[in-house]
Amino acid sequence: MSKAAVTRLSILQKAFEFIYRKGYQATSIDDIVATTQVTKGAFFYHFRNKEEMGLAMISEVMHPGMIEAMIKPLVVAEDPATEIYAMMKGLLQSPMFDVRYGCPAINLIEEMSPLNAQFNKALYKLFSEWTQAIQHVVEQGIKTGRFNKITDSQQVVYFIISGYGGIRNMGKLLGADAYQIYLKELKNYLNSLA
Amino acid sequence: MSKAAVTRLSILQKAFEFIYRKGYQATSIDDIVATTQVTKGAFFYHFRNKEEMGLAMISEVMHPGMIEAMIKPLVVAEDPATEIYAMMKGLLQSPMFDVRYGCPAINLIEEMSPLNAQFNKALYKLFSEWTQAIQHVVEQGIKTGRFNKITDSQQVVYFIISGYGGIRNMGKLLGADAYQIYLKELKNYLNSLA
DNA sequence: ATAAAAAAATACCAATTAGTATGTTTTACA
DNA sequence: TGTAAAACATACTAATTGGTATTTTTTTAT
Repeated sequence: MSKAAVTRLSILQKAFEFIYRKGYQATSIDDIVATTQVTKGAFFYHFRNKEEMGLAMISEVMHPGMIEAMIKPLVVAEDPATEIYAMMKGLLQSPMFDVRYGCPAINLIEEMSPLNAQFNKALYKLFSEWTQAIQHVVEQGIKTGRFNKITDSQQVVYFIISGYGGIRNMGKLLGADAYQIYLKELKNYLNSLA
Repeated sequence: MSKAAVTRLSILQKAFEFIYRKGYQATSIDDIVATTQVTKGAFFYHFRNKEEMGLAMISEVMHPGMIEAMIKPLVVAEDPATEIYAMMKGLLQSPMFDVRYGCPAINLIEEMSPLNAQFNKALYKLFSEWTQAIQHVVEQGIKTGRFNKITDSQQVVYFIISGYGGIRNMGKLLGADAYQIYLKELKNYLNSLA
């Protein structure tokens, strides 16, 4: 990787850290510059403006991270309920995220998707990939007869994902115990689909 | 109501509108002042600083609104599943909120609870009231035998609330149809508890 | 080794931001 | 009716903000 590419990636990674904790709007270019070995000139050499940097952060940092933490763990296995539960448990217990700050993707959807069409589009793309991955597992479960009570896979998928987004927020107020309590009921719910 | 109280309330109501749409951090005092008949001097007469105004907005505007929309509709009735479902449906279909901007309380928990201990505390208080109101209904359902499959009411309450918070976020990307799909599965879930 | 392009560094700009100091107007009370 | 306090209005401040213009350094290619 060239030195310029290293510079660009370090900007994006530091931007990710700030945006994850304090939000995109409250993260300044000076914040990023002050905590890297980068200058403003270099920043604006790589990115036309702050918005372009934000979109690059979504596609170049958040997206690969999501693939790794939220999609790859979903393989079509014998028992889809166990599959989905394990993915959620792994996500919620991952040391990559801090209970106080929740989930970076969920945070950014909340903050920016109403305010910026490009952000909305980029986050929709991310979100759809995760939705489709879960839907694939759910539909395999229906096919194999393991989920014999499901009549509409999309409802189940939305229900599962909405629970995840919400419990991340609740964790900010209630702490990680809320995750454990949620996971117990998620398990009950998934088992009720069989 | 005195003229000064009217001034104070108009600041808080306009602040609520801005914070609901663009977030607390991105809402400036000048935003509020420019869209009311208030001056900066008046603003700082009523509030020591921006933070104090934000906390007042939570307790004096958000809190009564939440009582009205999220707690009052929950009365202990014959069928708690129908009760909770009707409250959620009413909330999600309320014209008070815009699908693009989600739920003001959920938004503010996401944005500010990690960043400011006073906000965290105020939002925790709001959140606890709603949690307790739902828990009351769920526990009545257990007592009357309507919810005979529930072994832990807190799990169910957290599961329901997390779903709400998450679907509000999903609505920002997917639109109001996502709410309908979610509500269908919520009904299935509530019925599975009986 | 050299020259050109890429990649950065520096200095600066105008607008915005939360907040302050001081003055004026309105309200309340005797 | 007059006075004092409350409630506002105005002007200003220092710091921050996204971004620009220009210069310098580094890298790459010949």
